[in-house]
Amino acid sequence: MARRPTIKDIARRAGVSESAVSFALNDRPGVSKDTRARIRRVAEELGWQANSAARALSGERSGAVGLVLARPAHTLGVESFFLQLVSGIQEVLAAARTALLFQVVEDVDAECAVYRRWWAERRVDGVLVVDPRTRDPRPALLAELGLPAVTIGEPGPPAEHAKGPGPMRDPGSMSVPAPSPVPGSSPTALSPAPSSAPSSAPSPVSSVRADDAGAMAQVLDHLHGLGHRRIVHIAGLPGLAHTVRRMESLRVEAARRGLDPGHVRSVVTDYSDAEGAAATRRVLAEPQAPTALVYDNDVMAVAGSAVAAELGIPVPDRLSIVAWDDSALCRVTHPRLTALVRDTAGFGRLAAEELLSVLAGGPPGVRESERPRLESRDSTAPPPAHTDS
Amino acid sequence: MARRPTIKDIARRAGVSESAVSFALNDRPGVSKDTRARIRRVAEELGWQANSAARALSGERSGAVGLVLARPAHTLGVESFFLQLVSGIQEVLAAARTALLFQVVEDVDAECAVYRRWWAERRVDGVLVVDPRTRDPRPALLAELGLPAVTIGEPGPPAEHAKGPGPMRDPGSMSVPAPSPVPGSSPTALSPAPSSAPSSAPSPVSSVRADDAGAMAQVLDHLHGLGHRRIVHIAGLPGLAHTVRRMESLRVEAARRGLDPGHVRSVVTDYSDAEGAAATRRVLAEPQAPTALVYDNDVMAVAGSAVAAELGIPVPDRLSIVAWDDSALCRVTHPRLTALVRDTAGFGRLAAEELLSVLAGGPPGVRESERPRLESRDSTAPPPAHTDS
DNA sequence: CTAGACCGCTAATGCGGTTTAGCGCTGGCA
DNA sequence: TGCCAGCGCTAAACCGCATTAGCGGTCTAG
Repeated sequence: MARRPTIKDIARRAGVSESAVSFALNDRPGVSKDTRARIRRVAEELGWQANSAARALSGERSGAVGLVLARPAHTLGVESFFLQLVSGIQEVLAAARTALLFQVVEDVDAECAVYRRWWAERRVDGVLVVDPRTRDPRPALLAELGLPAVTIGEPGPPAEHAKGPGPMRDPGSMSVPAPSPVPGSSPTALSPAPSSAPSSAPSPVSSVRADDAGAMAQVLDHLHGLGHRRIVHIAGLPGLAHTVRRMESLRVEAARRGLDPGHVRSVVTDYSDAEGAAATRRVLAEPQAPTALVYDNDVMAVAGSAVAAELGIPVPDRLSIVAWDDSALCRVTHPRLTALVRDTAGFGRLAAEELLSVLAGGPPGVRESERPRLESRDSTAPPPAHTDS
Repeated sequence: MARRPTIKDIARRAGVSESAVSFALNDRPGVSKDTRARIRRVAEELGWQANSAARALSGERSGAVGLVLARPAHTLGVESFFLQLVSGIQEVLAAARTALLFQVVEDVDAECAVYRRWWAERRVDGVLVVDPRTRDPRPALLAELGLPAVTIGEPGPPAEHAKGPGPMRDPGSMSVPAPSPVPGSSPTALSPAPSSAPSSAPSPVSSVRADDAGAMAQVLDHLHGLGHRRIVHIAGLPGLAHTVRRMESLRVEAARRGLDPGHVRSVVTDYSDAEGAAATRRVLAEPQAPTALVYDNDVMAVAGSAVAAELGIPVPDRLSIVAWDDSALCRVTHPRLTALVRDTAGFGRLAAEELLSVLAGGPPGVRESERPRLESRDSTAPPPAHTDS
């Protein structure tokens, strides 16, 4: 069991002072070129790596960032989303020699407690915040603590999205959804009151946004183009910001196409296969059942597909199904599900880059992820002819 | 942005020295009862938490453990296994105020590099090692570094398992599979050469074991009891220790029941839905196709089920399917899949407890997880009558 | 020719804890 | 009465690194 070398060992072997070693290894001025080279070589020989605790103690940098996942245990199921996301995040962090602290907790309160603890213990330099919510207590807390953060998956631009370019920076904007009114959508019973944090001070929280509105428009283009006029969106948790945004977008897109708001609507679930199946059963039993279902995740889509099979409703002949988020799941079921494909790992990379940039002193900013792409497979087709619009 | 209080602040407010504060807050003797109480109260008021870097620097404890997941990006798919495992791990770690460093890398070499770095940087006090392999370089490395470790998912007792009790400790044994010969199984072309690390020195590596042999026996009990005589095991990665163990167990159990080794066998895959589907297609096209398939994970089982549907082979009437590891997946497909249910979170808890125990100075040990339970659903039934045994 | 800037380096200090040595005091015992 | 043990506490050293002040020497500008 080898003893770990310190700069003192290096200093001794190189015949210089410890400070010289520190300068040399941190690319600081104060040592000549060849002394630097010599010190470097010795450090290499000894296999020296900085003790992260010591560095954190003096340098005020822990070299780690945190990610908390607040999900009730039974909900963290089959989704591939998180591992993909984390995998993308790591790719960027590893290159910057930054560690990732990961924690799974039950709810947002516990999540906030973790942030407080990490902050007090100086464990992390910043955090990545997932699952932005309506009335989200986290940005305020993080701002109060002065803990740099990047929120991941903030809803993107409103429904009347510009058909503009993809990734861009917009350093001026805020992490909490700006109170820009969405045309044609008034606050409804479904969506909780908008966040009352219209502060305009430069927030330490930047974000990576997903173009949920654009994606929903795409889905509707597809289904409407096929002839569907009765569409139900089996949404996820109503407390999540992107759920609300998707529901809003559905309304806007339906209105734009003159569709009956009674026939194009959302129902909310908790993302679980159980609720996805139950919701499917419910809407399919209605007198004027929808001819197309849009599911907010892959698990529910598959569950819904199984319900249809069980009820003897052929997909896609009498029912079309779209899954929001692709995964192996969508490809292995029969029929293969039409799905909204996102580059989740890329999303993670973007978030990690933004966080590192903020940690390096850059201005907090907003990055847009690429627009998702609708991959048409075997679960969508024109609605049955005898169905009136 | 609040300043974080230090013990100096506490000392000042409580009118004592910093050392007294340290003693008081760490339950060390050297302070009177009421001084201790006073200090505690002040610390509480100030919301003090120890700076983890400072503590690590003097105490030689970082208060964090690591977990590396070595999976090529495309493989980390839909499995719920890891999030469940991590969730269980966290439950225990959080209670002990220990952080978890998590990293996803491409392969085992990168994993070893991460261990080396963590060790050199003193980032972690110990690590949890998943996916034990045949010829696994990791235990040796960790032993060399002196980094305490617990391997998760080491194969349990050999096929002639005692029907004994569940969890137990066996402090003497090793993390690498002991070279105990499995009766009736000779090294085959399929299984790589057994690990050549029969060292008997007390290793710093303890482990949590899964009773793969017992589980396989159960699966065979079920299928054989239903009348199946041609069974193919669609296994996972052949480099993983538990894959080898399952394949061995299958042979042993087949032999015990006098089944033809040509008709009861394993084929290996990479766990992906694609290879699972391909393997299914291949074995079902053979002249004497199997009447039952056992899949090493849920994703492949679902993929296989879809292939059967596509080929017009009704499940379970003409083909039975068993999934190793249950998840929402197995319950949402149609028909619902018979699956081997494991308490994955409990598995994680066990591992975390073992690691904490080792870190606290306890002897390295081996813990057995509960025997998995076979949950019989709609995908298994007697084989078609006209099939000869 | 000298004052000051700059170079290359060392000594010393601090980060926020833990830990050891040692101090003054009290109490029990010979 | 004197001595020592033990209690409750403080001072100081230390962990491994970063950083600042400062030193002797050379180079340049005035």
